[in-house]
Amino acid sequence: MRQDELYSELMRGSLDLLVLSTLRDGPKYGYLIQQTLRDESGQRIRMQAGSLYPILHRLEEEKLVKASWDSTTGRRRKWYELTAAGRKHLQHRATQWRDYVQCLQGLLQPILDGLPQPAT
Amino acid sequence: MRQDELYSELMRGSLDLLVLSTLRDGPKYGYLIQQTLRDESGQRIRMQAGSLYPILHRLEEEKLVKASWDSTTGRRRKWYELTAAGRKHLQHRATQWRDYVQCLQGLLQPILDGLPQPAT
DNA sequence: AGCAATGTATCGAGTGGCTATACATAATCT
DNA sequence: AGATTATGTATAGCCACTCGATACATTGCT
Repeated sequence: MRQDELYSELMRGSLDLLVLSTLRDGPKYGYLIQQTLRDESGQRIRMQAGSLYPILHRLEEEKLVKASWDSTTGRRRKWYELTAAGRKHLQHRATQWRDYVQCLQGLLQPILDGLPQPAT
Repeated sequence: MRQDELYSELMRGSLDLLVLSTLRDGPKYGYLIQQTLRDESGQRIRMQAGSLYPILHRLEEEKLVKASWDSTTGRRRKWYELTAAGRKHLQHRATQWRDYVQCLQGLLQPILDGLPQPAT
C-alpha cells in the first residue's frame, strides 16, 4: 500500500492502460506522462518513476510505442509515441476495461448504495 | 494472459474486492464464490482456485473474513463470512474503486468515443 | 465401474510494482 | 557563489502476487 489514500492497489491491473492513454494525442516523454496522469486525475493518480520507466521499456519492446531521443535541448528527453499496433492495443484494452467495469458495477452497486456520496 | 478473452489482467488490482463483494449477503464457501462470480458476470469473470484460496487465507489472516468448517455433510466445506472490519474494508475499497473508475473514465472516454458499441 | 462435478489446498514458476539509489542538468533561492 | 529544488532517465533488489499444475477426497450420474 503506502502513498496514503491513493489508488496503488487498483492500478495494478491497468498500469499499461494508463500510460498508453496519455499518448493518445501525441508523443510525450516519461516525466510528462507522470505529470499528465497526476494533473488529469486531480493529483490522485501518481505513478512512480520506478514503475513508469520499466513499463515504457516493455511497451517499446512489444512495439506498442516508439521512442526517440530529443537532442536539441540540454535536457535529455526520450519521447514516446503510439505505434499503429499500440493504438489498436489501447482501443482494445480500453474497451475491455469498460466491459469489466460494468461487470464489477453490478457486484458493487448494492454496496455503494446506501453509502454517503463522495465529495465532488 | 491466457484464458482467451477474459479479464485476468484487469482483475489484478481488484481480486480481493471481487471476493469480498460476493460475501455481502452472507457466508459462502470457496467453490460457491467462484460460481457466484462466474454467474453474476455472465460467465466472464473466472477466478482460478489457485488464486482464490490464497486470497481467502490472506483475508482470514487479516481478520477481514471469518471461516468455519461445515461438519454436517460428508463434503468438506469451509464457509467464509465478513467480519465487521471486513465489511468496512469492503465499503472503503468499493468507494475507492468507484472514484478510480471515474478518474480513468476521463482518460479513456476520448478513446472509447468513436468506437463501435459493444454487443449488449 | 467409470467419469464428471464438487470441494479445498499447495507448490513452483513467472511476473511485476515499488523503494531506494544513482546520475545529470536547469532553475530558483539566499 | 553556493545550496536547494525541480526536471529527467534509469536500474537493482526486495517483496508480493497470480496462475497452471497437481493432489486428494466425496458425490452423483450412467
